[in-house]
Amino acid sequence: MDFEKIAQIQMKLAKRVVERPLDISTVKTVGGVDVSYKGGKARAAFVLCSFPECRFLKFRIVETEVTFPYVPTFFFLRETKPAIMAIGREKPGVLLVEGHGKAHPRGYGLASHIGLVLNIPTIGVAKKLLRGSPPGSWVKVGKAYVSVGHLVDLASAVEIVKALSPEGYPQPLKLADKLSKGACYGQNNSACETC
DNA sequence: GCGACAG
DNA sequence: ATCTTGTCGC
Repeated sequence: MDFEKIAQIQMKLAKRVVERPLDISTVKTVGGVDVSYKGGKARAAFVLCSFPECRFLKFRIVETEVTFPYVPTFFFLRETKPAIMAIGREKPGVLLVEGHGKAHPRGYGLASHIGLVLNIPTIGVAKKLLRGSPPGSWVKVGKAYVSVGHLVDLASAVEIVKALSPEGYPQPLKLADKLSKGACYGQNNSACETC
């Protein structure tokens, strides 16, 4: 795999990322996507919730063959496909992605890529900072490092994540994480009642 | 070669 | 992320 080449592509695509305010009052739904691994299989979970109430609306789980190893700063190569398959044709007002957006050495992480590919507002949310992230490209909200994915600006992203993090981490991602790891999601599962 | 950084 | 018990630290 030619990482040099891919790095150049990331830098090129980063220029296409649109950073602008997102009018929160127009956001009616928020999505969250996360991926877990088990025995060579990637299991992606997408959840859709109302905004700002954060009521659980629906979810989708998909399993795919792992096609790429985890390589820091090239994370999007590994999770883009399973994540997009789980999202399906859903068009949330804004999508939270488990991984960085502009808080990336080349300003182009998984969150930015998914936003660009689907042409929807995305926000990068991660638990750890990536070495080499541009100063000022992120803001810590609770335990999460928030950055611009696509079609939002940092202030809007922070406002949205704050509204969804009563426990230090955005609820939609907590739920997507549980579901991707195989949590029971039967009809009376409390985890699905609300985000 | 070592270091080590989203998940 | 995932493998996994108890243990050190704030």
